[in-house]
Amino acid sequence: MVIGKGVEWAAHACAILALLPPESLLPREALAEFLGVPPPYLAKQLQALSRAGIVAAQTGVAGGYRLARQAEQITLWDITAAVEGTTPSFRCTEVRRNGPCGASPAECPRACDIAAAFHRAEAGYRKALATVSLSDVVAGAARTATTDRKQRIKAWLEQNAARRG
Amino acid sequence: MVIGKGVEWAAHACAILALLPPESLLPREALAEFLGVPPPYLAKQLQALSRAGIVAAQTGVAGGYRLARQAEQITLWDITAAVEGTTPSFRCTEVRRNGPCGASPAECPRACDIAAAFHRAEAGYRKALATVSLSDVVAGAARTATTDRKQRIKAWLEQNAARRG
DNA sequence: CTTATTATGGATAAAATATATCCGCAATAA
DNA sequence: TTATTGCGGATATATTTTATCCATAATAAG
Repeated sequence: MVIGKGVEWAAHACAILALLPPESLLPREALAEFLGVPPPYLAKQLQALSRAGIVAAQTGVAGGYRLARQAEQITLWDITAAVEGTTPSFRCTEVRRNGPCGASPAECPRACDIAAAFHRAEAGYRKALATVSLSDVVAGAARTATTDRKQRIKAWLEQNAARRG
Repeated sequence: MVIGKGVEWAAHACAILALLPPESLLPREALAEFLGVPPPYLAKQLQALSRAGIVAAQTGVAGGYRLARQAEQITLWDITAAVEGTTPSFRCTEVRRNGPCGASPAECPRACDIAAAFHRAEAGYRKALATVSLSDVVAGAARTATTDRKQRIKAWLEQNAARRG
């Protein structure tokens, strides 16, 4: 069971956007440089976040990305769902129906107990991610980072962010 | 995020082995036929289950597989871990360390809050699976299945199981 | 002891998915 | 009007999953 790297990148990208002063935008090139990830691939995740209404994009000269709503209102599950989709990780192929003793469709009104258990477990997983907001992440990072690093990040953001017209 | 089909197959295979009378063995060919899945690939999962000590294998003429311990003592997490491994689904690539404001190793003594949140969520996922035993699954299936189907399965097992020498 | 049967482990092939890149188009500010 | 920036689609590459095969070891039965 593997989560795509895009989720990690998207989460970190959102965490950076959360540091941005309001009314400011950060272009994807700058974002990719900051994160040290391949720009065109990050673009994919940003588009997904944009479609999901998590970030807002502005085209044009001084364009870029910003959070579409407050950091408190964005959870890690929102980001994961936007980038990875919401298809269940456990794919039930209805093994019950196969083979010499296969059950008829009528005998399978609901998911078997195996599939049900995996689905319950995944529901919990999603719920756990949904309890962590972007503001939690940012607060945690602020607590951990050295003053020096925070300063450097702030300076870099001021250098690379564009003001929204 | 996707779980391999092997987990589903392995779980159903174990559920069948749990129905087997004690001192009986079921060869993999029969198991694959019963489940309606490709025999050589199922063999892979059975080997993994065998290495993990979940099923016991016996080579030779009247050989085959049986559960290595009681169904109460085998959980869906045991099976998943045996087949898929225990590598965390969230792969932290330490994005913090990248780019113009990258943190030094010394500034990253522990996992960032994003990685930590995903790891917590996954720990819950595993725990949820660990609360479901094979005997729960078998009991659930027994409750759902028609008497006719249960009869057919019993007959088929008697037909295809070998007695252990 | 010989033979038939069955699991093991490694090598390999095919298919699917994740990762990465590119380009033409639309939108927008200056 | 022009330069910049995101959007969406098409495409290439790498990795993983899925599937198969074979030589070997183990074992029961004749």
